[in-house]
Amino acid sequence: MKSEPSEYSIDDLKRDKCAPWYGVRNYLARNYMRDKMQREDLVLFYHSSCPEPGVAGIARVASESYPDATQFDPKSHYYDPKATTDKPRWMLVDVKIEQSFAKVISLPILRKTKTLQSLIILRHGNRLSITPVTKKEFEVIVKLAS
DNA sequence: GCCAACGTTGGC
DNA sequence: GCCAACGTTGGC
Repeated sequence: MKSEPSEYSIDDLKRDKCAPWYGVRNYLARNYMRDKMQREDLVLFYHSSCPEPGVAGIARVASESYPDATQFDPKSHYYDPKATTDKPRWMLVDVKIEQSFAKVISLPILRKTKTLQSLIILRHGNRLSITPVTKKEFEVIVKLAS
């Protein structure tokens, strides 16, 4: 799951322990949260649009999916006038902190690692903020962090 | 700030 | 349903 650290970083999650992953406004990314992610699933927390993009740590899915409250809030940057409480458009899950890496596994490191070439996030032009990772990819990244 | 690569919107 | 225009993302 990608986040801009200036918006919400792994240190913020460390402080909050658990937080709703609000603000996703892309249908594919939403569908992953709504249909694929399950409580206790492990998540790689990726810092994007920052001096050192890369995997910053591990989180864990901490809830079933439920409507993103910011879609109903006219004052929110993420307000969606077409969403109603009867027919919410945007769903999210809560995530809780698992582990903050001592050092960010940077994008160049990810690119250099042969066993990670299959990572969706490395594909040219990929902009999706939530993408699935295989067990193998996950383990390789965790190993890089140790 | 630039730009490639998408996703979304809206006219037809 | 097509497609051009526009907006957004995110690395550099």
